[in-house]
Amino acid sequence: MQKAASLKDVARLAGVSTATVTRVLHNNGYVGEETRARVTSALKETGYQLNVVAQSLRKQQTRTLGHLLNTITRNPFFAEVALGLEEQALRHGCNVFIYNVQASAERERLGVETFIRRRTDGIVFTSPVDPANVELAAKAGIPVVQVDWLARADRNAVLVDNEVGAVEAMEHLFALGHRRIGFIGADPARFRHSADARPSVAEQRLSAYRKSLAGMGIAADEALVQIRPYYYSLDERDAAEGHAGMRELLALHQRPTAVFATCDILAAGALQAVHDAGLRVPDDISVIGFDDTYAARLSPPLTTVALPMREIGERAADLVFRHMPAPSDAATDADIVTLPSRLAIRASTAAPGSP
Amino acid sequence: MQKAASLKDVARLAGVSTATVTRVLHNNGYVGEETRARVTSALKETGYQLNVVAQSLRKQQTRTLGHLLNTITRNPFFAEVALGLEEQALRHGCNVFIYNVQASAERERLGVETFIRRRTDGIVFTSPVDPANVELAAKAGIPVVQVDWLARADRNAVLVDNEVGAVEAMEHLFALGHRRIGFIGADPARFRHSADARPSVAEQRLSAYRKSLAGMGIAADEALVQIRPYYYSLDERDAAEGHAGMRELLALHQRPTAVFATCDILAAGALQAVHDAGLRVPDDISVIGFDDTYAARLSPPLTTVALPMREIGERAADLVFRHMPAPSDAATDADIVTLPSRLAIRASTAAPGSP
DNA sequence: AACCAATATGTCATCGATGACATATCAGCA
DNA sequence: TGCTGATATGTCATCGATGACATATTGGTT
Repeated sequence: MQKAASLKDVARLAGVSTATVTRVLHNNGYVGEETRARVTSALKETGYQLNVVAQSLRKQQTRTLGHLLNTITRNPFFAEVALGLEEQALRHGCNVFIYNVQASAERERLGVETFIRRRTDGIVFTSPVDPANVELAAKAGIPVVQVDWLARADRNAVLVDNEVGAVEAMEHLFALGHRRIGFIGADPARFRHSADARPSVAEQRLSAYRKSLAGMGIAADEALVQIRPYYYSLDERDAAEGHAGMRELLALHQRPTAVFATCDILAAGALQAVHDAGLRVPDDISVIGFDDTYAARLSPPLTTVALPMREIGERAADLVFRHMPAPSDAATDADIVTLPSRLAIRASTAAPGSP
Repeated sequence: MQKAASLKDVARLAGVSTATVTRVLHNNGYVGEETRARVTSALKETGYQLNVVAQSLRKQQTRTLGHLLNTITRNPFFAEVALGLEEQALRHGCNVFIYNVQASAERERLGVETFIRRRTDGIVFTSPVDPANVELAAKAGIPVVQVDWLARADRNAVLVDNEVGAVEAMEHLFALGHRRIGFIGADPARFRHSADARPSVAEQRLSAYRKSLAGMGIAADEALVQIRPYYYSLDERDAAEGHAGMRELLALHQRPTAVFATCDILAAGALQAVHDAGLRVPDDISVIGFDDTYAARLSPPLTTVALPMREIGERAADLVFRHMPAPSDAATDADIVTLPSRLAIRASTAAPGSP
């Protein structure tokens, strides 16, 4: 179609200046009754749509957020985060650029540079790959928010307390009467960014498992701890790891009565292993997962530590906006929001040795 | 941080005009050896990053795509499409605005208007809600591509041949020896946009089921057809529908030896129902799904009609770019790409009555 | 010597919206 | 009458990058 009408076109048609059209558009300043009518009808006639690009240039504000998404890890989790972020941004009149980073620090850097060039009003890192990229964005004066993990405490972040969530899961099992509890989780070392970095999600969940046992005065039994190589590729590979982990646990001369898996996919694989062994969940063994991705909601609905994924995205957007007007590079006033998880008790857990 | 450096700043620092800096930046036109060096170092010193907003205004091209995403329906499917679209757009130097529409025609319209105002170079509708919104975008002269469904044949689209996929699934079951085959699917009427609209995905799959049976000379038995109310809410509700559908089928005095479910979530619920009935898949009954979302890859890996989700997104991007330079409103040269599905044979299907 | 092409660099209008500022009209009031 | 403030509208520089165009300066060619 022909190029869109500009303010000037509308002004010409209405026989006024562009300033008057702007005033009508934004409903500010003085405009005469009759003039307003003429402009309004000219707007309608031309099908005028504001050119946001020009507006952004002039206002030095794009009403745009950049979302760097580490797609490889924890896909469905992050899709929900992205949705929450987008919805909340929309409520603030902003649109979101999405950029999938595929676990590559290099791609992440390219993404940051892209967003700097596009002058996004903020950048959200969902599961940042390399903290240096976060600094890069911050140095450009763009408000930055991290989701799911952060390296430095002086940066904005929306987190979940994995320790509390894991402890609650364990306490649920304790309350049911379980004392011999297995663990299936990812290798924490694989996701360690640097020696001095804060503990990874995998580390947090594992250490909460250990602390919970200790808190109950239960002796640690490393045979019950299945650390598996893969993590959140989310296809059959991961399920297979959960499966293999459970197989090992079931093969112990004294097998656990319950298993805590650190993500739903691992748990799903574990369920299958139980089934394959001719045993039943939760009658013979209880299984608890983490995240509450909808993988948890199929087949036998999984008891799991549910994370408020949508809300995480929303809070991330809020943080960006709170830091937008005066982008603080001042290392002091970082906002760190920690959202609670919620134990979703479903059909995969029960008291040990029940019918 | 201080505002970013502009071309003018760089030019001043290097002691040249802005035109020269542009030439160095884009490596075109003549620039002296020594001047180039001075400009290059000035660029480095200022940490200059091109202002894409200004560039877009000047070039009348934003290198931006808008992606309208019908999140409610078929979530994981569309997340993959979005990823493919984003990746391909990136290869063309474009970034993607994402806009979740939540099955609301009104929100979809707002999305289109947003993209028009942002002057995106193209718009992709993944599962359009209201064809009128597609027309709205097209009328604004923006290249439009539809994914997964289209109302008018004179528009660009990337589709999957659901009929062929469903027929292949049925033929797989026939080849295994099944003759009594149940169907669990969504209610086609729920997704009918208008009386004269092209058949919905649900309709296509159901009619392929019927045609396949007829082609084999098998009499239709409506007791075997379970039309369920929900579709792709993708949580336990949908799984529950698959579960209920399978329960009905198992309760028949002569139960089917195989069941074709029109999406993996329904199939997952169906699997659970088989399990709950004390039967085994595939020994007692075969189950086949559709889509190959990773729901299909858990528990007992599901035989399913796999859709090339990532590639669908990539082809959608390609279509946008093919139609970008001369946005054709001419109703004639629409590109409709139909991608093949692939039958992924896994553990949920076998010959009837096998051990 | 005159001229041409290649090389090198600067000037400036333009994309479209915005808002500070200037200008103009009019009613009400001292 | 002259002044003030409210109302109404126009002018224009600006945001930053771009590229058409103009202007120099070369080193060769006839």
